[in-house]
Amino acid sequence: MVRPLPFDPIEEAGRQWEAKAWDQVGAMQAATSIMRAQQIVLARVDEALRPWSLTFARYEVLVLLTFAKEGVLPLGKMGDRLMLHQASITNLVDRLEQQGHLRRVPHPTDRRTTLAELTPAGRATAAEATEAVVAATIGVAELTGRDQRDLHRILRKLRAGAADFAP
Amino acid sequence: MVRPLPFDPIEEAGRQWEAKAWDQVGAMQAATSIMRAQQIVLARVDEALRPWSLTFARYEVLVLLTFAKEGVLPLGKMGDRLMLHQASITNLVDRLEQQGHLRRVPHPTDRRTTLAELTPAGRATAAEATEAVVAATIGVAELTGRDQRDLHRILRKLRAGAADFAP
DNA sequence: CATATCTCAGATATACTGATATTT
DNA sequence: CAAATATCAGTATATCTGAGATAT
Repeated sequence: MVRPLPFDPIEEAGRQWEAKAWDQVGAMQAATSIMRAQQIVLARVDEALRPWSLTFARYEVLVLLTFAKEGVLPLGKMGDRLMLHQASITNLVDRLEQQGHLRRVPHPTDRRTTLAELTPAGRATAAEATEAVVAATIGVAELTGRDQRDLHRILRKLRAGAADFAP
Repeated sequence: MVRPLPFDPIEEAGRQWEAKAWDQVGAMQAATSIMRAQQIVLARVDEALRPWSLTFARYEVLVLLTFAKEGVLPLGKMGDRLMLHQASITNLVDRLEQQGHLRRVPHPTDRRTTLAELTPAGRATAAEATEAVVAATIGVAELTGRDQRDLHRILRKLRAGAADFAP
């Protein structure tokens, strides 16, 4: 974000798409807004996570474990939840294990399954990092509570349309 | 998106963050909604672009050129516009040049600058690909015109807060 | 035997840092 | 000489495909 643009690139794109029907322009502007907002939020969050040598992808895995009973989850479940391929989860868990944030433990009954278990260090890191992420997130999004709720509601609709979760 | 989750992961996260103040929860939910929506939209768009061996990143460069007078832009301007590092633009332009969608031409007066110029093939590809992207985008976002406008408006506020463009 | 789970090797893509060459 | 521009080498990361090992 070295140099802010002298114009809003999404308004500009809307003008360029003038030839198209309105619902097409609206959908493209909505999609582009999401992509660009994500780029901004991701950059800020990754920066906020740097003191812990975490990326957003790894932070998500960590947070997921803090949500779980006993801080334990099967790798496959985490993949489903984060919409990631098995191999991607293996990779992320490898790195978090190297960093000491979790360890792999065998599933007690299903020996195909590997569990990731949060370590005390991992739990502490997740808590600290979350404070930093919250601060970064609030800083970026100068949105009213109303805006946040509307955003959440609209994107929830979008996610529901894409079968992100059961209705 | 092999298996839809049996619950909304963002509502779930909101419950887990219960201990936090409301504005913190709202900001985190808003940010997480953006990240997850982007993941969904990106997957659909990348799939829609596969017939042309394009990724979203390269498609964006191409579209930017179609917006430009004569289909010509300096590499640096494209980096600013897409919030990308110089080296990233060099890489993307390399690939698009290999694919025959654009060519590098020297700047007429400033010999430091390289211009990317859309080829006729590149312009045709951009037009075709855009139809596919529009279709994919409208399909994902089952949003009313009102929703699209609200989304755009709210994310515009977020981008403005992050100095995405001059006020 | 079919399915599920994870891992690994290999490939591709994105995007950065830091250094360099050229030009203004 | 300072600033701007693009490139290159090297690195980190993420992500997938496809093959496999093991277990249910």
